[in-house]
Amino acid sequence: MTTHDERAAEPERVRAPNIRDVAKVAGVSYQTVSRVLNDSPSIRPETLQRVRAAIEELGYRPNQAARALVTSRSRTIGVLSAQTVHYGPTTATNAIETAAREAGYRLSITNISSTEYASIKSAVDYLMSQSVEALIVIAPQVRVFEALNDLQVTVPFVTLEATGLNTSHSLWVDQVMGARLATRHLVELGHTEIMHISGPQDWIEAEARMQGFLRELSDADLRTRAPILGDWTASFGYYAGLELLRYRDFSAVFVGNDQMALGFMHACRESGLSVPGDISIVGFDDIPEAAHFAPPLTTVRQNFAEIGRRAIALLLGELRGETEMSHDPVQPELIIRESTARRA
Amino acid sequence: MTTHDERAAEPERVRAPNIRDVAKVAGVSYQTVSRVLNDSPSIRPETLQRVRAAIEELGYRPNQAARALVTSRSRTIGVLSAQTVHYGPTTATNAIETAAREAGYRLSITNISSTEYASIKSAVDYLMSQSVEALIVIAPQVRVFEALNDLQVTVPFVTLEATGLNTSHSLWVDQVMGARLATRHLVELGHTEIMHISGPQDWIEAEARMQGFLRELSDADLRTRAPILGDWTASFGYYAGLELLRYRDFSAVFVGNDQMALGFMHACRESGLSVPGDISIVGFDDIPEAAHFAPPLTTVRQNFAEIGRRAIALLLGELRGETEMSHDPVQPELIIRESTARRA
DNA sequence: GGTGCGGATGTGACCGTACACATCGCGACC
DNA sequence: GGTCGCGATGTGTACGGTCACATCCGCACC
Repeated sequence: MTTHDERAAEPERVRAPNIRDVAKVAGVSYQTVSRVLNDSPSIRPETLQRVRAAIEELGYRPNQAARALVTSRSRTIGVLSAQTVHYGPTTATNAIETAAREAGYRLSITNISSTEYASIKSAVDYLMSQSVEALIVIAPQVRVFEALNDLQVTVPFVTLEATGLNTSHSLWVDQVMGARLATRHLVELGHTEIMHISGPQDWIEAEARMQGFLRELSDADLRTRAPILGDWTASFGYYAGLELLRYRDFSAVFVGNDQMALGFMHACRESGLSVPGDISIVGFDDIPEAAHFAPPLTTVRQNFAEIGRRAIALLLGELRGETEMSHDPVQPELIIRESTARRA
Repeated sequence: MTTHDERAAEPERVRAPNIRDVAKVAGVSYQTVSRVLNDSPSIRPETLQRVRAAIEELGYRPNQAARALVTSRSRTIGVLSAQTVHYGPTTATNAIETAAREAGYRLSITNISSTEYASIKSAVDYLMSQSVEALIVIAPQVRVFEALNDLQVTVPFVTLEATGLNTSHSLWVDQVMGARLATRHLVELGHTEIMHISGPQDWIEAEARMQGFLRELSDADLRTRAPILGDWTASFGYYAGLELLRYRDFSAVFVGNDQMALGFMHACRESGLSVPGDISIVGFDDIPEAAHFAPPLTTVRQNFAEIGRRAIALLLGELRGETEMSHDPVQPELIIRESTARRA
């Protein structure tokens, strides 16, 4: 009782207007306002007008929490990401954000701090406690996928990488094909001794690229050699390069991503070797800077933005109960620049 | 009435357990469960135990929407970002996410699609409709700040860049100082004709770096020349370089970021010029790749992660009603590598 | 002119939680 | 030994929407 009186007497706490306030101003019931908010078809144009005016006048915004509570629809999509500044994930995330927002969804992004099971579980728990309606997994480590299988995620989800574990939920660039394109390019240039510097062993994409590399070599009846496992950084490419070039029993390298390729080129320079004169190099990703490396890098382009958009489209379809959409892999593209040449 | 019976009769719709379900299982009142959830001090250890067990048994998760509704605290911090893949914003965002999550806050990130007023307004509207408790603005364009001033944001906010408009809300790396360090380095190497390739005119950081550049030159009594306005991309650096090097009436360049510096180096190579033999180059940001450019780039390092962490600390302090924290700018650091040399 | 129907609008209940307040039991104190 | 105080717990209510259902009205129909 007193509560109401106090509020009327001293309106110090400026409560945000609610649906009933709007209704009062518009001279209709709150239900009518609700109908306006939800684009109900059966509203008299004049009433619609009045309600809209009242909303405008009061600066009313529907309270998302209240709406989520009653509908049990959070209109939120969770994104499980690795804490990286890699070009691919970042680009994909941007595309996801835009596509989600346009569809009236918001994103709840969380980064995993490590690939420990506990860390992944806590990230998924966190997202589930936000009652996300769907999940997008960008963190591309194998262990994340294993954890996901264990955790029995109850909402629709997609991963932006393919694994054997869960192909039905995967949306992916055909990494194997990309790696084969890169390798084939080197083979066609006459190289027979080809090294591969891969990403970390537990990264799905690293594994797929390695597979593509090995298969292509095998198809060409060339000697395969154990790939070097790197960490995606330019520094690793550099130090690995310094080491490998001491022997130089190869004339070409397929490097798992563009950053490591950059580091490798750096090592070539320091070792007094010319690219592509002495060593041909192919990267992967086609980051915007790759065209300006010394020399400009031959690499495999992935359309990350497309993947991001598809992820949202897929999930929204599933949320609407539509039939499965196609999961065709996105095709990568070989971009030939100046870091590769015919074997001397 | 029937509602309850129906639910008991056919439990087809698996309603998530709520606080009363937990209470029933634990044999306490729902309020006691609520106390457990909120770490109330006055709970008998044995009761606590029972409630915890019940929560575990049912797999209960508190409903954030209901909590937000009743407390009118969304525990969400809005992030207004530009749609970029730049190293700095990405790194800062990651740090923000981690710091926010550790403090029990989640993030709502939205990208602006352009710097048009309408676009910014709609982004802010979007975030406000999520009832964010605070706002972090990463989008570093001047127009964003102007829009922010107009929009009268009612929640605490910080910007990760400094402007004349709103220094009280700014948290920033001292860009002017960074630019002065870079320029001074070139001056000390004996260069007298120094170019500057800047970022887009409407970017705050571009403007600040330009100011630092001009002031330092002026302090050294050197001729200042009109900076070139770029777009941060390696490609721009490349084409601008090709153009500028046709005249080559300068011996050093201070480039507004590392990507453009990379492109500029590319142009030097193509023009048959040696770096640093003919041209000295200083970049800005110290992206991880900069150490592996050809040659390794002298640049100015910014601690983006630190900025991100500080942003959250600042906002949380403000939300708790603490007194203003210090807004000391973060100091940048000059990293000298091999792209700069004494003037020939 | 009564009936049926459908469009437009209003009423009650409920979603799951936290806050304010009430209650209960028990030891300490004078 | 009665009262006070406090720790532990329970009860009512509000938050701001949406859904199911009820109501009202005007019109076409036989």
